Amino acid sequence: MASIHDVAKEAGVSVATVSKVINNYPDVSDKTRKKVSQTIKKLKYHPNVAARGLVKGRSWTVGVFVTTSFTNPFVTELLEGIKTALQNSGYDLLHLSTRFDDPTYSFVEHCLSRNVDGVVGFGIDRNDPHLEELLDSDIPTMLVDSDIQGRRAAYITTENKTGIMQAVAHLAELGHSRISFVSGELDNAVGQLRHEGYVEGMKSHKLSVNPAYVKISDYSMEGGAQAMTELLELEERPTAVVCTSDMMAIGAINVIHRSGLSVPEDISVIGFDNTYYSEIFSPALTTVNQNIRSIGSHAIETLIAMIENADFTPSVVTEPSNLVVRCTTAQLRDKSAL
Amino acid sequence: MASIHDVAKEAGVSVATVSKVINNYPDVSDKTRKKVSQTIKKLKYHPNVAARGLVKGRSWTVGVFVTTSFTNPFVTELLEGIKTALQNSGYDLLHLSTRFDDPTYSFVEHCLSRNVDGVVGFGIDRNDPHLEELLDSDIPTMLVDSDIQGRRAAYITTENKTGIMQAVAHLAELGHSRISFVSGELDNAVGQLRHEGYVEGMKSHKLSVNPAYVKISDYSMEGGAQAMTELLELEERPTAVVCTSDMMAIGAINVIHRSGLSVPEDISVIGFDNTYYSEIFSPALTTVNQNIRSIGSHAIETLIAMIENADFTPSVVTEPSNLVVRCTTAQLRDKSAL
DNA sequence: CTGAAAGCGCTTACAG
DNA sequence: CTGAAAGCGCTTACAG
Repeated sequence: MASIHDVAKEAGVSVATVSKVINNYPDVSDKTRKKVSQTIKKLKYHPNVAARGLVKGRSWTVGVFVTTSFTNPFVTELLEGIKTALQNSGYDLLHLSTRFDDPTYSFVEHCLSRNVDGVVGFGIDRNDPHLEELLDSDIPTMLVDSDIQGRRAAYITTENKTGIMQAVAHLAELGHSRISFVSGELDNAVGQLRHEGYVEGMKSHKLSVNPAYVKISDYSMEGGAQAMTELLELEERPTAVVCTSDMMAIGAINVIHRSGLSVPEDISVIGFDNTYYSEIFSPALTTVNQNIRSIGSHAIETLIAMIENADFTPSVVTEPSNLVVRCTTAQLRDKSAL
Repeated sequence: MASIHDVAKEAGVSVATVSKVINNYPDVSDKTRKKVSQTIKKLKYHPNVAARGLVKGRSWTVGVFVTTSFTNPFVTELLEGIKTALQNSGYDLLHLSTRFDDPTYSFVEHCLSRNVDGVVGFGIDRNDPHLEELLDSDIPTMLVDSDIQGRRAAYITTENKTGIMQAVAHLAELGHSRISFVSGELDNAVGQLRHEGYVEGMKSHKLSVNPAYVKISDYSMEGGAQAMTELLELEERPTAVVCTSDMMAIGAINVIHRSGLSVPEDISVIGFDNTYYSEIFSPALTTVNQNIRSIGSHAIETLIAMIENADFTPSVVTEPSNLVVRCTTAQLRDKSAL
């Protein structure tokens, strides 16, 4: 690779001048600028980003730490949004590899030694010590779905509460009263808000919350299957289930089908996320849509704004959610049929 | 961030000595080594990778260029394999963002200015000018599914031909003779080999290839749906379809169902890839399994070997494939029923 | 408008 | 065993 020196020599100017034309400084004569530009083209010169970063203290890089599987559809959609926003931004996405062989491994130190300009995080437990360290580090950070803010950190999330309320309302309008809530952990903002949405939704339709109908599991298919298995063992099983992820809903539906019951005839099921799977799955899922790609894009846009303006303190952004009715919910059947 | 100078001053040694202990050089006395190590811990010092890279001419970074959507299940599984192999390797994955606003954008120049140590590529058209440039650049490159080699480039793929042959054999054994082949483009190695597998598979079962049964489309659900629509319009429609991706198979099945026919009763369908979708989809897909994650991991391992040994010329690796029989294939029905 | 020089945080011969 | 110095490829005051 040609270096700035090669260009300078070839063009008969100093490296300082070359640097100025690269960076579009105004104090260069048109003639020199033209000469240098031509030489750059001729030599196929491209600035070494690491060298530039070394002096500027930057890397034009955004760090991300994918702790879950890439096959997780939420992650996948989020990355797609991130990718889109990164396009033309001048930043590249650095996917930081964990080092499990090192017990002292620190995500933040990794970011620091890589000199990333910002970090986008998701799926991080709010008690994760890495998170606290990150917040302390003053590296600009955008969190997805974690209700945590810092001097240089903000977050973005979905209207979780109203999303679930819409789901409950839909079921109530279909005549259901024995509505179950199958959720991921409740010890974080997302879990809490969705649970609140469930409780309030039930209340506003004068429906009572049966504690046996609230099942906490994890967001996977297996989690949904496990919860559903337990629900089916109940004396009086629910006629409708609100799940907090599409994968959980799919897991639940599989269990229902395997038990000889059908969806939505016997039990209505609602998912959450509106990932690609929810449409492909058959029956197509009724689900709460969240604009995951927008969340990803917005997170990056905000992060870049934070990076480029040290005084910028972003406010929390909440993307709207809405219910998408497809084929897994139906009118409650005649009670005698139960 | 503390720099090497801070550590040197604090420990009362020269930066050269600090560098030596960081890099585990032997010519440092135990005493100094201990002293320096302690200071490093105390100051939470971590070497700046960009600075080190500048002098070493490396970046400990592998570049990747995701041109398709992250939601593509093949890509997703591949990245998961890549991620796994990168763990503990000391390399991070740099996801290069394209710059569509710049018509002169060059992937290779992007790699060069980022100084990536190697590139893993997939889904690249063999005629893509970027690819040629990449091969010329001498940046170590591992391609997935592109049968292209270079001084510093190799590829890894699946046993495509035998995979399809197994699929055809399975259908033939079920009594099918009107077997269709729905594929992505044939102008690349993968497409060609799969097509060969189809033709040979048919021949070895004494079945004739009906040109009207060969449909070329793209690997998406829409592609499969489009091809299937055309097949259903045929006077004598096929009784079985081999698709070259799971998504195509899903698209095809949806069309079959919508037309009032059923899978596998009326038409058997086989997919390719054995992605997560194929299990979740209902009916669960009979499909040709390829070890996508292994391919991803293997690609990285080979790439790192190439990076760290300039003389290493890897041979082509072909991962085995095998048919996974699930619910979308069945015995041919009585001919009179057609 | 142009360029010499210092410096970003490292590594590496080389001298001692 | 230790360290001074040059250099990796850039940018940025600063002087002219």
